[in-house]
Amino acid sequence: MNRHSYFHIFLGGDELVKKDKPKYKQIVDAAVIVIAENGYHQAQVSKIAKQAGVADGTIYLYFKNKEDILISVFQEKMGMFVEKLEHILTKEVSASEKLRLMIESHFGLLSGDLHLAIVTQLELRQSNHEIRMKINGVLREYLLQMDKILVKGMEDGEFDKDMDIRLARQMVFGTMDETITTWVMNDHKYDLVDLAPKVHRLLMKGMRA
Amino acid sequence: MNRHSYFHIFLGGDELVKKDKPKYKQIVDAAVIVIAENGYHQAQVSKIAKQAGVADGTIYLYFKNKEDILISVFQEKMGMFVEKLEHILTKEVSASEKLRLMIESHFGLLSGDLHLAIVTQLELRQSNHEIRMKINGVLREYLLQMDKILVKGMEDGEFDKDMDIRLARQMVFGTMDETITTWVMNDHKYDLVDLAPKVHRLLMKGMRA
Amino acid sequence: MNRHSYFHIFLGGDELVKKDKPKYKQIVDAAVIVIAENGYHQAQVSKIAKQAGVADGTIYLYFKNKEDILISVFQEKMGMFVEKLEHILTKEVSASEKLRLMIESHFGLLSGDLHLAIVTQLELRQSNHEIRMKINGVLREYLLQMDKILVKGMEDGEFDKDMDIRLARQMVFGTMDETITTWVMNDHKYDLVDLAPKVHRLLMKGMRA
Amino acid sequence: MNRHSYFHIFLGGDELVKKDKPKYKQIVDAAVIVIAENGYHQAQVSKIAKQAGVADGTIYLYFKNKEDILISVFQEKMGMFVEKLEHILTKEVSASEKLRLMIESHFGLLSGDLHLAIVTQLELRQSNHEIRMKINGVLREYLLQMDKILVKGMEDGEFDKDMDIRLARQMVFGTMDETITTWVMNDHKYDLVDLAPKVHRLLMKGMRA
DNA sequence: TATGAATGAGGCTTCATTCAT
DNA sequence: TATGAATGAAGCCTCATTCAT
Repeated sequence: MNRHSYFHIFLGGDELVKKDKPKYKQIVDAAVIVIAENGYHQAQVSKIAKQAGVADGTIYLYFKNKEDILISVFQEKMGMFVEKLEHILTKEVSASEKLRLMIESHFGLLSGDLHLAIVTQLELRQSNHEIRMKINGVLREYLLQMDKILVKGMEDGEFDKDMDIRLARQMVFGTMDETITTWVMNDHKYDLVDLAPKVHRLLMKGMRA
Repeated sequence: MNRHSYFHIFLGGDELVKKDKPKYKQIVDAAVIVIAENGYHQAQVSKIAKQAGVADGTIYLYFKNKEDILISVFQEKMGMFVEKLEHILTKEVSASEKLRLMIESHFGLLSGDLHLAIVTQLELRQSNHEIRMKINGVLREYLLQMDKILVKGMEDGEFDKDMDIRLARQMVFGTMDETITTWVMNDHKYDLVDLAPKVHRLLMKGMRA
Repeated sequence: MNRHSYFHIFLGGDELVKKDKPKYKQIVDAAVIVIAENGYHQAQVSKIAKQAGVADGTIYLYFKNKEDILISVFQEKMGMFVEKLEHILTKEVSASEKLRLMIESHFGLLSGDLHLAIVTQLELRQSNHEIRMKINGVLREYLLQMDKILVKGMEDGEFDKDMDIRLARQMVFGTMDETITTWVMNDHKYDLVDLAPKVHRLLMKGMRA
Repeated sequence: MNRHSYFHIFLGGDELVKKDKPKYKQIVDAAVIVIAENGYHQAQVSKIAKQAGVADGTIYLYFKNKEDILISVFQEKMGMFVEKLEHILTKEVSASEKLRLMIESHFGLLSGDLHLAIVTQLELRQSNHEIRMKINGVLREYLLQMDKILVKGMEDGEFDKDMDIRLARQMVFGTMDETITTWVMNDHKYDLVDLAPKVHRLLMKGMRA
């Protein structure tokens, strides 16, 4: 069971066909680069088209409008995170170890794609209310998976049984998010993945039984 | 020592004169209301002028441009937080207690001004790269004060001496920020200040010696 | 003598061959339906192609461009009117009776094809100058036949000998056109053919000797 | 009682103020010229602005959007016709004479403004459904006045008492319209006003008792 | 013949800023 | 100081047409 099976429920066949065509990915990848290099508000459709090596009009064969491109960027890329997380969840290890793997994996993915890191941590947050709400919908999926780790940890007695799970989630996500954003804003001067064990230790200390 | 002394370093006498005139505050307050009620991208200068009860052109007698209004909003309002924090720092209490007071005070200020909460947590984050960088400059002042609490706590043996102070700060700020944002996005359905002790306990657990 | 002989003068053999192929008529008929149902400005080539059951590109095997489709619609359909009129002209009846038959036949054809009525009375008039000029060229053929009735009526002493023939033609055509357009704009609420005798009587009164 | 009093009923003071400013008329007049000289579909807002001697954005201080310009053109100009007609209606003359005056006046106004004639007879008819419906609303006012002449003529025994008033109106308007359009399409080669008596005679013959 | 994916030119509208009064 | 009418740059999207298959 991976995210593809998840999305099968919601998307018609049509969309899936389009998403599987090479130009769809080409355009999504181009959007990430253009947004990262020019900033959200300077990421014109024409720039994305040029970066993708297609005509402006071609964009609209694959996306309903500009907003649709941006949401798709988040969906496609966030999908990677969810997939990783789902994979981690299947492993036969402790909740603490899962948490560590999640942080490491999350940091690792963004370390490996600096453009993507800029886009998700800084640029996409400049989008308007409507787009952000749709992005939040995608994010929720990730947070739901994250909750599973926390619940398991509490059930197994690794984490504090009286912990408010929403608060804990906010601490975990907020700390990770803040850590990554600080790293991005400092121009990736230091190694983000190196911070993972420390972040893990700090968070575990806050949550352990 | 108050925040005015801090800004004396950066601002020329001209601005100070302007900032003391009633219309300056009128416009800043109008901006908060307009942004909160219309969203960042629908907060046109003309709307702010109308809300402030002045002509469009008058805005430009007090602010260099629109960007200047937005940064001033953050500066003026963030100033309140820094002042509170400076006040807390002078108290003769433990670092843990200072942390508790900071969280409570921070949550309290935003609970008391829902418009401001919307603006700082959601809307102002939609601003472009340049504005956000300037906002971060203002924010840094707050984080520097926050660091003093952490350092004191480590020196006094209340907090873990081997803690990475930057990481700890990211955890504290990230958790608070995520908690507030979640509260705002849930339409202030529950009482934010009530969460302060829990957040404090969680963070303390993560940081204590 | 039928309209084909008329068009022989203007059209090369190529077009004739194409016009006899089933897809040519398929596309023209599809255009009428699409224009009537979507309006002139929403009648994209792709919609016409879909309605006709052919690929977009196939359209261009039968028509030079979109303009050519629209003119062909008018040509093909207006041809029906000219044919009917030519048939009426051969009858051995008075000019007044011919006029009556013409009105009745004209009203009858449009009553029987509401799509066509919408297209000729409302939608095709939204076309640009150039197309309308070409449409007028086709219309002229109809008006020339109409003139024959008027001339005959004047020669036979049925119509006023001193009548300005151009004015009379404008009255006849203008009245018919206005009557049909009003009927179309009133959503065919009443029976158009029922109005034919009244229109005939009114026009005859204006023209008789 | 003139049309201003009529519109007072429908328009708020705001609109009236705008309509009285010189730039409003400047833009409406520019629109007539640009549409007449370039055709409806080539009448870009930027062209109208340039012709009016204002910036593109200025247009939008006086008009909601492009559609609003076009409807205003018709409203403002058609207003002249309605005013003339209302004036004619107050005269103490026979219905036949009123009809003559109406035709002469209508032809005269368009003869005196060739641009306007092109716009109303040819170009504005290319507008889309929605705009045409709004234009028809304005036109209705004119036709209502015209009906008054017909009713009076029937009451006074000048016109056929059994005449279908709607058909009669369609004949009168259709004939006038067709006559003017033919004149415009023939590049005003002949004098339109000279045709008025003939048109009047023809229509009277069709309608008289 | 037939297809349909790809092309790319073109225009309405918004809104931050200016400047004459 | 204060006004607010005027400015004009800038970008998303549509759709007729082409052309490789």
